[in-house]
Amino acid sequence: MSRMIRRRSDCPISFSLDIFGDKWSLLIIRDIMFKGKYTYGEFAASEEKMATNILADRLALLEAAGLISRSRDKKKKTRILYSLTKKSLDLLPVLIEIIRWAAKYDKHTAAPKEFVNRIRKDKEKLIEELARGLRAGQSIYQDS
Amino acid sequence: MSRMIRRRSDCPISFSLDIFGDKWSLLIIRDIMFKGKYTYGEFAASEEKMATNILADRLALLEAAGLISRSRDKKKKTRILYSLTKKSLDLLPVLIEIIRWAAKYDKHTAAPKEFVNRIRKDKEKLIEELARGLRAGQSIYQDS
DNA sequence: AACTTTACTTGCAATATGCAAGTATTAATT
DNA sequence: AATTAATACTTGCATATTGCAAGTAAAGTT
Repeated sequence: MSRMIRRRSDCPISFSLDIFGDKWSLLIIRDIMFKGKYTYGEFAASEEKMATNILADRLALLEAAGLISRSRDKKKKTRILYSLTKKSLDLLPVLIEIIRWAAKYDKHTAAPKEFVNRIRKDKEKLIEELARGLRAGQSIYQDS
Repeated sequence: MSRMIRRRSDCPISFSLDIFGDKWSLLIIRDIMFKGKYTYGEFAASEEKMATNILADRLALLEAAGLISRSRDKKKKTRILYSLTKKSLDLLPVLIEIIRWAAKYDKHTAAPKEFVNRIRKDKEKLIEELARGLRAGQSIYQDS
């Protein structure tokens, strides 16, 4: 079973870290948001290679925190589909700023130059546009 | 001794989590950036109460990652001063977006309303202004 | 009926965390 | 000069989390 979240303080940074302050949770959000992945198998196959027990644990925690929702595929009933919620869609600006930061400081970054340039040049419009797409159920396909 | 960082992939999100993907590192950055703290003792006294061995470990990791720098106090030579680097100052937009997100979703958030409103209304200007202050060695004093 | 696909669960060793107490260095006090 | 205080860590040990490899369960396919 998955551990409980312990609320450490009312600080907004602390609150956020209580939820996604680990090495894996945001990668799941990334996979759905930027890579169009939505199944357990696809998450498990990501290049960071998370162990399946950890994956199951994080999916349960993220669901409990209201960041993802589970649904069963209508056609293939053995398949579970994970999707983002409003709460996690609202993390888009956080992820965009993280991408910008990493692109600046990681010389081997896989963040596409064109995308990073768009962040720098008109972030507001970019986020608005991406958010619209995400709400419509698309995801932001990226090489990274 | 502090563990090594293992690079899991070239993804910018993964790169960032490799550095600060845990429950404590960003709280140290927060303490310096938003609360004007700069000593080991002050970090240890934060309300989230991090264990001192973990604190020492994280300070070493953050220093190794280039996010903080250590210096000895000229006057009290027993005192070590931790400060932010350009690399961690550039995390300001990330932290600002995290604060905005948490303020939206945590009903008991301690994030000051006025501050969150400023984020919403003119984030760019706010960040610019805060960044200028931070570069000048001030910190952003907040109740949270 | 056997095989495959998909989503997990389990057992166990290795690692990290949390807690309480201890050490080391310099500064201040008596 | 000796004692106490302040500050930054370190250490030992119990508990919790992670990582790895293998196993189970339910539905779908052949």
